[in-house]
Amino acid sequence: MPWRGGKGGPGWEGHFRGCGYRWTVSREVIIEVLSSTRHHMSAEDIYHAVHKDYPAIGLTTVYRTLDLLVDMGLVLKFDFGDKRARYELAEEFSTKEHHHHLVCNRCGRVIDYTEFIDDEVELFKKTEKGLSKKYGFQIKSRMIQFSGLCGNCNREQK
Amino acid sequence: MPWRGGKGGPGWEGHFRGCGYRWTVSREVIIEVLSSTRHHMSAEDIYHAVHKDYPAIGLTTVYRTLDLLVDMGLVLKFDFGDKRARYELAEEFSTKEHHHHLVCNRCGRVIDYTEFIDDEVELFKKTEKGLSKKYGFQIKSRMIQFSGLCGNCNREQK
DNA sequence: ATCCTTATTGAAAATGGTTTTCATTATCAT
DNA sequence: ATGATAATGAAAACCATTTTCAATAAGGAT
Repeated sequence: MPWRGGKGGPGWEGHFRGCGYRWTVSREVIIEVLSSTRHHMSAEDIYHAVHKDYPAIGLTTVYRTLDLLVDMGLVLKFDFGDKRARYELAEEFSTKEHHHHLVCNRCGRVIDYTEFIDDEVELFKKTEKGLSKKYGFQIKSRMIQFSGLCGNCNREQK
Repeated sequence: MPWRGGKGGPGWEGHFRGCGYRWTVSREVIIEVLSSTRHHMSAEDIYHAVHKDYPAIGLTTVYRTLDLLVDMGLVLKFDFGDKRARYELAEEFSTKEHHHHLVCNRCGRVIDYTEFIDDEVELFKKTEKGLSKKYGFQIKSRMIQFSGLCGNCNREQK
């Protein structure tokens, strides 16, 4: 079943209402920004993007909306080691390819990789089933992250 | 080759010297604390543990030492969603079993799981080789993290 | 449509883990 | 021992994120 991001349908709005939250312009706009980028964004990135067309929407609202989205499992929150969190639509709600992150600890570069994903998806499925059974956990999100030195930084490091 | 944590040998001290750093009492003590716990600790946890026997060692030094250890790949830094980072010896330098983390977004509980590790180790090895070849990355650490709701929080959530 | 309850919001202030600064001390090659 | 300089502690600064609080907007009931 394809994901319907549009208004009115069982999409984003339905998720909010289903959890007892109201559907507001701010929320719609913030989701619109997240939907239309191919990059992980910080709260401030999102705030700036939103601000162009909706200057009345404040940074606080961006943070609050992101918190809700993360809680509902619609958005993933990442920590790449600089001090600001990055956000991405969860795979099920995104048009972006399934991927994980490769982070350079020196320069901060982040590569989205999509290789070797098939085996990984299968492993996740199996692990997830086992873990939720054993620990009674309801798993909402999963992440793999490699870090080290990217090509450039590796070379400079005499 | 087993890891020699002891003084003098090619262990911790050797790592520091090899990177051009000095070997100090603070560093030795902080590593001692990390080595003797089975839990991921925050900088402040470590500070308190260290403080009992070495009240002269300050929190700043703990942070600085942890940064070095993370940079050298000897320690892993985790973000479990509360706002403080947690630290653990990297697997190669720890007596603790290979494991990953299962984080409850509601109550913050973290479960270390060791199931399904064999397939995962193999997948990591393969992925890592492919990625470092394709992107020129030197990978220093790898993490998998699941999050969602633990058994208790799941139940309370009517 | 109009009320009314209450969730949502923006601006400003507060928070608090982590970093910086800087003067002092410890390490270690010579 | 000596000197160069890396490491350290205390206090101050930093800054992403949260909290506060009064004003506004959503949406069910009327």
